[in-house]
Amino acid sequence: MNRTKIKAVLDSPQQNYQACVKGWVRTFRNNQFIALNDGSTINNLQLVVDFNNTPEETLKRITTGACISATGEVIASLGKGQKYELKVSSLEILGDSDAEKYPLQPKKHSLEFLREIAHLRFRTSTFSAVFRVRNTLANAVHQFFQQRGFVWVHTPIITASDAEGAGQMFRVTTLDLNNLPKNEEGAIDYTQDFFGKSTNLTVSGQLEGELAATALGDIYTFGPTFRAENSNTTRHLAEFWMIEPEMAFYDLNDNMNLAEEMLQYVIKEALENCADDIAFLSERLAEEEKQKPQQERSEMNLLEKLKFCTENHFERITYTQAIDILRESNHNKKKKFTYLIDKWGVDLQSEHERYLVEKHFKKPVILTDYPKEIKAFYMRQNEDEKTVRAMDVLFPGIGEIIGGSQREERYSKLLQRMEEMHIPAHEMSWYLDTRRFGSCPHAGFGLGFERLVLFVTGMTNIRDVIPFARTPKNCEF
RNA sequence: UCCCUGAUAGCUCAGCUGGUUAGAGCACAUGACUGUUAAUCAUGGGGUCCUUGGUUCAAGUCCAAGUCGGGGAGCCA
Repeated sequence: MNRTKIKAVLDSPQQNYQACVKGWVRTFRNNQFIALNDGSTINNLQLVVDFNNTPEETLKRITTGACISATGEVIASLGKGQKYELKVSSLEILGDSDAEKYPLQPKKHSLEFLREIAHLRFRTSTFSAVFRVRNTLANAVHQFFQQRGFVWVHTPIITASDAEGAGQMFRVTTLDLNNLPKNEEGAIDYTQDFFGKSTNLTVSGQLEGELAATALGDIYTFGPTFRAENSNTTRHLAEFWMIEPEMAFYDLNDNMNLAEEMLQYVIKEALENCADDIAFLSERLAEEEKQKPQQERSEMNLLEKLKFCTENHFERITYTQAIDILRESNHNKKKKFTYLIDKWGVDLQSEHERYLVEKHFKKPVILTDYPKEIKAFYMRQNEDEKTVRAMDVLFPGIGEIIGGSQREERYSKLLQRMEEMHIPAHEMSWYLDTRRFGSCPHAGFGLGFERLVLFVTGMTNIRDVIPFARTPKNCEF
C-alpha cells in the first residue's frame, strides 16, 4: 500500500478508508495511543494500537523517536482532541530509538538545549514549524520577484575585492598555513595562491548586482553571505542568507515601495500557507511571554502583529525628522536613553530605533536621508550636500531588517566620495565602468533573510531560525 | 570585543551565613491499570556539582584564571 502523508489524512474530508502512514513517534500513551508525526504538518496523527493482539516485543519498541510504518483504517476519533485517528491493523518498526539514550522527551525543552542537539531539533514541533515557515518565505521571495519580471542573478561567493568595506571577511586560500610562501618584502606571496591573489568569501552581492541591473533592468540575488565579525548577539550570524534586489531607473521612493510590498507579500504568503505553524508559534510565544513582567510583554500576539504589518503602511520619515522626534521625546528629556540625542549628525543607537518603532509609531518604520558621514560610499548624495538617499526598514523586536539606498550614478560624485572615504578606486574600475558607460539612476536594498524569519516565526534568537547556525566559536554539525 | 549573568542526574531546577550520606519534578527501568492527550499510580536505578589552581580542619557553596551558555551593547542584514 502506498504511503499517505499525515497532512493529507488530516486535511481530507474522507473517513473509513485504508491508509498507510510512516513517521516518527512523538509519544506513546497508555500502551495504545501513538502520536505520530511525519513532518508534513505540525499536527500529529493518533494511531490506536490493539495491544491485546500485538506482540509484547513490538509494543516495547514503540518508543519516543522510533520510526514506524502503520496501516489501518482512518476513522472518526472516539476520543476528544483530534478529528481522525488510524485504527492500526499492521505495524512495522522501521527504526528503533533507545528510549534511555534519545535526548528528546515528550515535554518542553529549552531552546538552548535544543541548539546543542541541532541535528535532532527538526523533530520538535517548534523547529519543524520554524523550518516550514522558512521554506514558505524563501519560496514567496522568489514568487514575488519572478511575478514582477526580476531576474535572479547568482553573484559570486568567492571574491577578490576587499574594497567593499562591509566588515571583516573570511579568507579563502589553498596555501599551506604552516608554510606560507613569502615575497621579497617578506609579505605573504598570494601569487602562489589558488587564484593568484588574496580572496575572501562574499560579504554582499550588491556591487555585482548593480552590474547586472544596469543591463537586465530588475534583478535580485538570494544566496549565502559571510561576515567574520565577532558579533555575539541574537541578530547576527557569520553565515546567513541575503536577498538583494537592484533596480534600474528606480529612485528611493520606488525602492521603499518595493521593499514594503515585498515584505507584506511574503508575510501574507506565510499566513496563508503556514496557518497551523504560525498559530502554534503564536501560542508558543504567548506562553513564553507569560514569564516576563507585564511591562515587557507585547500588546499584540504574533498573529495580530503579522496581520497588522500586512494591513498598514509602514511609517516613512527622514533621519532629520527622527532626530527631532527623539530629541523632543519625554524619554530623552528624562534622560532615559543611555545615549542622549543632542545634535544632528549622530548615528542612531538601537535604543533609539526601538523607541521609534516600538514606542512612538508602534509599527514598521522606514528611515531615509541619513547624514553621508555614517553611510556607505555608493549612496546617492542629496542636493543639501549633507545627506544621502539611504533607507533603513526597522521592525519591532528585530531592528534593521532592510538596508538600502538609491545609488550614486554620477561618475564624478561617486569617485569624489570614494576618495574621501579612502576606497581604492583603481581596484574597482569594473564597478565604476557602470557609471562610465551609459550610467543610469538605480536603487536597491539588502534584506537579511533570517531576520525576516525571526519576525514571522516570533523566535527571538537568530540561531533558532537557521538549521545549523555559524557564530563565533560555534561551527558544529 | 565590552558590560551583566549563569554552569549541580538524560532534561528543568532547588541546595541558606562553608559542616557529616547532594535533593525534587519530568525522563528511564520494573509492575499495575487500559480511550489516553506531556496519561495515571507504586517501586527502583541514575551525579567528574564545567575545568584548573588557591584559601580552609573541612568547598557544590568562598577566591582567581580559563572554557562554554544566556541577556544587553558595538558592528550590521
